[in-house]
Amino acid sequence: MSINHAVLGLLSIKPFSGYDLKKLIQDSFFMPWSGNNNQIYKALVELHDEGLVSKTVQHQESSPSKKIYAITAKGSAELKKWMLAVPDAPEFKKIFLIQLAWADQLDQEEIETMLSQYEKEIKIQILIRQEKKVRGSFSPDRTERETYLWDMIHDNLVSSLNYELYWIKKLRQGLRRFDKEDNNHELSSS
Amino acid sequence: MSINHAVLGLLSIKPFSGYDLKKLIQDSFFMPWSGNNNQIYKALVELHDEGLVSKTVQHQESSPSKKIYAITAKGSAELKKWMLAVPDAPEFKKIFLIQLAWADQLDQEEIETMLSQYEKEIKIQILIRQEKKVRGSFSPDRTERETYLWDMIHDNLVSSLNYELYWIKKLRQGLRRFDKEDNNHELSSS
DNA sequence: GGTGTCATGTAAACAGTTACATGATTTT
DNA sequence: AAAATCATGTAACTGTTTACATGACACC
Repeated sequence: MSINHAVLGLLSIKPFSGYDLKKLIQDSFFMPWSGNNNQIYKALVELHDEGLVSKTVQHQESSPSKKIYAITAKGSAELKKWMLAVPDAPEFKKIFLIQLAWADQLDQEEIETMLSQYEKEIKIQILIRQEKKVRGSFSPDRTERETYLWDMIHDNLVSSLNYELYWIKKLRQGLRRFDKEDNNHELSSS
Repeated sequence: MSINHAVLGLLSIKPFSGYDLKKLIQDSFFMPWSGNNNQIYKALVELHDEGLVSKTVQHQESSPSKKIYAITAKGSAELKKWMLAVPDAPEFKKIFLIQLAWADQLDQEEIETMLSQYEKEIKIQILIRQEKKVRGSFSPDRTERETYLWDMIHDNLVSSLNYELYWIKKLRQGLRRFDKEDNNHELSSS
């Protein structure tokens, strides 16, 4: 249930409403959730029940009333405990690799089509991350170290995608030797 | 619902029972599912309903009867169609990055502890992949190209993990400049 | 007058995991 | 005698997404 901890982490910066958190998660470049209502409001109820956050209702005329959540001392302790706990290994869900696993049933041009499409998809993802990095800078007064950590988090995700592009290139090159037209001459002469 | 297509892909090699498929998916180094009963048996029912696989019941004395599934012509066509469809972008779920995002609240030694634990976790994952690559070679008569593709799939996943190790090293190095003991002298003299 | 933002919440569906259940045979 | 393997299947739960629902205000 790491989304609860992610919400707790956001609230450790400053108090937010559910609606704020929803947008923060949607615009975040490193949180893997869509940030839909169901998750956020449920997480807040749970965190409140556990006493990890406090709730203040802000009535406003000509607008629905806001519920502002703030982290409690107990919440801060829980967040720290979670950070120091044994981390999960990263999870890669690369459905493309499964498509590729049976691709020997295809001819060279068809595989090339697959690779091109995958490449295009990756490039879109890189642009999205980069765009989100600009928009999703919600922590204003940062220490130098915090800025460095966030830059490295961004670097991690973009580099992972860039590695994917490099890997496609390598795969393309390696596949050339299976072309019907014998390209070995070309390869050895270059 | 890509697990259905993954099952279809496995059946494109040769016919299997549900139990066989379950173990193949569990031992696979590139399929991201646990391969539990619920998923496999449900997938097979669905594939059968759609006419993508055929079912043959094999009665055996002194053992429960087996249901052997084989891919149909319709199934082969569907598999090919799926392979040529627009691929999904890879999904990275790196909860560690979220833990790290709030780590400015910790001191240097505590962050170092986090990194060490993450490093350890990654190394375990690499060993698991490597181990699974040896066990999970279920396709016996391979073409040269298929062998190459599978090697590259394995390379992709292991390299992704190795990149994570490299990134940790880079992060550690970059964090040194925030140590209280001024290590800059050391850095500039080396 | 339609679309977008603010602000909350619920319902239904899909995806995925763990655990339960049975029963025979084989291995330790 | 206990544990693992073969072989099927179901139940309960967690996690996640999409869509529905309301209502006021602002912008084009």
